[in-house]
Amino acid sequence: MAETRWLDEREMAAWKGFLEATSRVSRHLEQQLKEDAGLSHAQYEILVRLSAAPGGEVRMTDLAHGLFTSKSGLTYQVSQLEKHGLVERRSCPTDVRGVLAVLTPEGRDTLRAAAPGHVAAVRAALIDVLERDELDVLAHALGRVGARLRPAGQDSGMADSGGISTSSS
Amino acid sequence: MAETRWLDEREMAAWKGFLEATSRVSRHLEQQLKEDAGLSHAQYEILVRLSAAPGGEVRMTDLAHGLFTSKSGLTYQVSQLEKHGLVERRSCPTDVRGVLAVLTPEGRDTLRAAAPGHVAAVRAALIDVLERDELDVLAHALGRVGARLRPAGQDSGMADSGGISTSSS
DNA sequence: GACAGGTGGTTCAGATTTGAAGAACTGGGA
DNA sequence: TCCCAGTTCTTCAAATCTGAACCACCTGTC
Repeated sequence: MAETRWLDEREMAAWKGFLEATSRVSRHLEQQLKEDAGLSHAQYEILVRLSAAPGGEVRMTDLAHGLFTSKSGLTYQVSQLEKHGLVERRSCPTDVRGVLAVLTPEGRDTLRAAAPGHVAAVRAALIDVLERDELDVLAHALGRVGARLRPAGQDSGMADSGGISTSSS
Repeated sequence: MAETRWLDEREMAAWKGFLEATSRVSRHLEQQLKEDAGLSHAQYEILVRLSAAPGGEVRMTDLAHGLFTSKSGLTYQVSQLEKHGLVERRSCPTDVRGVLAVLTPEGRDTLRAAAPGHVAAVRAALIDVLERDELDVLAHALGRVGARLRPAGQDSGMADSGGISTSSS
């Protein structure tokens, strides 16, 4: 094994900054969503993906890609959403095994209600804290970082999940 | 309530990049540590903090600051470490309520053994993917982001946790 | 058509996390 | 001294997450 290349001061600063920002932002948004909308971040993301899809329906598998939980985790979260009436399960017409998650009207309403507060929180926690050029560097650099760790042959899943949380509705 | 300021394209790219990089890196490192050293990232961080402290001992409370888990989470993780003989609990001499977590020799060995692989993984996943200037921008920008969400009157807890994982031993 | 191998989702047990509640104690003022 | 508010840490139940095991099903091949 080669000699270990330890982190120098600047590298360490970047790593620690990343670690701290990461956990604080995630915890902060998790709480904001829970308080304001009764949703976990994972659930919010599911709703966003569904709302962006034509018909408001997406195969479980497609949902799992790009959504950063395990398959069983997704099953669990969708069940929770179903229990609250925000999503329905429907069997896939082209593949009997398949299951479609379908956004209900209540789900769409919930998302519509939650989105403004969430976007505001994202701005306050991250976006509006950054300068314009920092924002771009961050987007490029972290984009590369994320892409490299992406399972082979998998689309970003982030490419166009725009929907309610992105552009003006 | 003011009109919602939705995210424009560049802002959205930054946010999504952040989200994806965040979860992929964290998941990746979690697995690397688990496989190579049988530690969770949280446990690794605890060991690092202890190894950097004089005497290898730190109050639970001090450990909790800067470590991004709840108090009960810390109790749980320290119990796990104790069960594996990497850490001992000792009561604090200056405050009967207090508990000191103390690094055992086995704990120090475990950390020493785990550190090179972990640093290599951090490099491969994040640090070596970034250009020099991106690294600095990221450190400054995310440093600011993390600091803003820091509970009032709390030191970074990241300031000097150097120890084994930082500089050349 | 029948088979082998891969896919899609769920279920399960076990690990982890969280906030709330509790038990024990400190510290400073009346 | 006594009391009260605040601190420290643990315990508890409930929620969540994970990987492995599992069943049902699709698909390409012979």
